[in-house]
Amino acid sequence: MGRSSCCDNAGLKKGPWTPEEDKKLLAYIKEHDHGSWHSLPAKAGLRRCGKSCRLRWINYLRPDIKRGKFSSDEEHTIIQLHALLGNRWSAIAGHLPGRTDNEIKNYWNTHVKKKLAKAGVDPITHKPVNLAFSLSGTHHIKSNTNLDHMAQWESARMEAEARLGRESKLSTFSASALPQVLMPCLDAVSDSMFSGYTTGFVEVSDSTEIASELFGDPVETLMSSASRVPVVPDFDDLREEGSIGRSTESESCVGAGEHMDEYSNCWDQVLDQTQAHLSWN
DNA sequence: AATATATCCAACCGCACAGAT
DNA sequence: CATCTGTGCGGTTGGATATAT
Repeated sequence: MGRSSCCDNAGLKKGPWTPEEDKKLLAYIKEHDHGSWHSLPAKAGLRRCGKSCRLRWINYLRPDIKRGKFSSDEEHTIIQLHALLGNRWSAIAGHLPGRTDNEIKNYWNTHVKKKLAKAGVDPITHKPVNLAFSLSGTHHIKSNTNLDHMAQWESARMEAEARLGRESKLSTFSASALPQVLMPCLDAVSDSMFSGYTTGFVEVSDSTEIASELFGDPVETLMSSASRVPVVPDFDDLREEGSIGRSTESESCVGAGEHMDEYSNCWDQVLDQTQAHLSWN
């Protein structure tokens, strides 16, 4: 289609935000919620494009943003989730409360990559560099297959979350909606997941074992981070904040309200099964 | 003290996708 | 079905700051 950048319009400001602009944006969102980002700048009296406002809010002004250095625990989580999900920064950020995808991406590129390289681990494949070269072709392929399975599984999980969110919006909180919507997704996920394990996944390659010893268990990380930070934010909190109805997939799930515990339990069960079928250590 | 180089990170850019028309 | 619009995501850039020479 080839449309021009939204910031190309004459008169729109680019570059660093001033404290005054921040104030205007904050004040507007506090009073009206952001609504349509496209129309927000005009309403808020900002000479910025909507995209720029959205980015500023998400990465800097949002009240729940955690500032400061990443803890070793967070770093550990990032490494494991990156092994699982690759460069899907928003998905990784979903498991780290108060951290933005941009922040995690920056941290990865400036710190973690170097650390891994220094430790002799390829930051892309998460395999020890020396072993990656010495392994036979068969092992190499199996290892990649392992990661592929994990990524596929996570994709399926996220799709299920998104689907649940969409369905629950339509279901007007019907008490029976959640299991009906969710379980077919889970069945599909479980089937594809465990069929994968019985073929290639159970035979964990040497390199994967070593990487696992170095950086822990990605599935465990997913589980523990999920327990620390519910994938679905607390319904009552969001209602009080007035943030219900925003557009992110996980937040859209809040429509199911009181069924979220049940929803989380379903995922916990799947994750438990996953854990039971894996022998990472 | 002056300059060069490295590092960090906020912000921009372009693309893809979903929903609306 | 095609097109348009708004949003979100990941990759990249460039200015500010820190460190080395």
